[in-house]
Amino acid sequence: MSRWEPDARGRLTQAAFTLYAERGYEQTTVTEIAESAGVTERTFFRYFADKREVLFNGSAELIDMAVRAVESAPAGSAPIDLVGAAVEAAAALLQLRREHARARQALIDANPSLQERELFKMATLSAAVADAVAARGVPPVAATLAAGAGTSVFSAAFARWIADDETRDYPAVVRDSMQELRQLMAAS
Amino acid sequence: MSRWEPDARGRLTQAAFTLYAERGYEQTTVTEIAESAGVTERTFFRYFADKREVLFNGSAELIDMAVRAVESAPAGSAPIDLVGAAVEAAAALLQLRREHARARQALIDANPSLQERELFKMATLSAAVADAVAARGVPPVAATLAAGAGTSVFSAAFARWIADDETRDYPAVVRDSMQELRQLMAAS
DNA sequence: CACACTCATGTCAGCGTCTGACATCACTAC
DNA sequence: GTAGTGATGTCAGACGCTGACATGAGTGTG
Repeated sequence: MSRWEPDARGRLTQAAFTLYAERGYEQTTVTEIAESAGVTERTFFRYFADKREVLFNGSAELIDMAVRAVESAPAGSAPIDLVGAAVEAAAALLQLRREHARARQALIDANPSLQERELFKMATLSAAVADAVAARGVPPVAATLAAGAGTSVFSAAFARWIADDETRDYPAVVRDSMQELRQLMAAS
Repeated sequence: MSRWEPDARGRLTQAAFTLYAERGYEQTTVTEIAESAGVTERTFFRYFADKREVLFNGSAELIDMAVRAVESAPAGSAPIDLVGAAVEAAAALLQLRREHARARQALIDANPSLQERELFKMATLSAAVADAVAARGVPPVAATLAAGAGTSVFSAAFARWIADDETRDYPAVVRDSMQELRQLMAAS
């Protein structure tokens, strides 16, 4: 805490999004982002572990949301409902900034190395949800299976929600998709 | 097709596995791998897109296995059973070389960037299975949801199978895990 | 047999990511 | 004021990865 200009981290994030959108992720160098934010390349790497990470700032909050939803779910909830609450809460958070989410996703979809990072974040989310579910007394294996299925639904629903021309309710899409998967797994 | 020594690609793969195991993935440079295989660094990059890819040679065959299983499943199979057949076939393939799979997984577990690549391969598998399932008449959304859940189970089951001291039947672990998820999703 | 062709590989130069070590400079606390 | 703390700059360098071009063995064709 001290007294420079408006915070460097925010300026770097802003600069990165703008430049990535303008010329594409690969065509933008870290040095350019740093210059555009008025700092040096070295400073960029003090705020972000790597060039990709700047696009994944929100993931910690997303996980927090999901975990808290599990913790505050009604006593006696079934494991799958704990997971459902988690991913719906995460969906509600993303929904607050749909256009931002859409633009960001377009960048990710255009670059495999960004997709890898995104998948890693989703795996982290899944593991966090599994832990939270297990903390509520569900056996670890069951918690892992349920969390895996839930985050998988979360991702598929995200793609549908983002691709849709009209804005639908993302948590509702998640809920519907979860229900559809339930029916699929019950059949046969 | 021509006539050098035993193929360079194989020697590179072998050298990479050995060196990664000896000193760890990050502590090994591509140049060292190349030297150890009797070629230059440039040649390494002619066979593998990057330093990580050398650890993911088998993924194409794995996907082939899964897709073929979907294609050859009995007519009228439920979507979830198509997916089940796919991941059990993939499991059967990995089972042929359990110790290799275990050693390889130890490397991956020790390095986040390798985990990212693995997640990407799993996503590729999931998408391929979804396509194959959709090609059998299942609506795309349902195919995606089922494939996502199935590959998620496949991964969780893999971790259990690898962690276990005694060797169990991997396809059976997959089948059991799938069944357990079904029950979890039916509850409540 | 000479020639052209292909294809794996080597050589070389260079860009960009990321890191460690150390200096600087403002602001804070005592 | 003097020492400490924390954000930043500067510098040097390792390493991953790529494009361009050269080489040299093997293959075919006239």
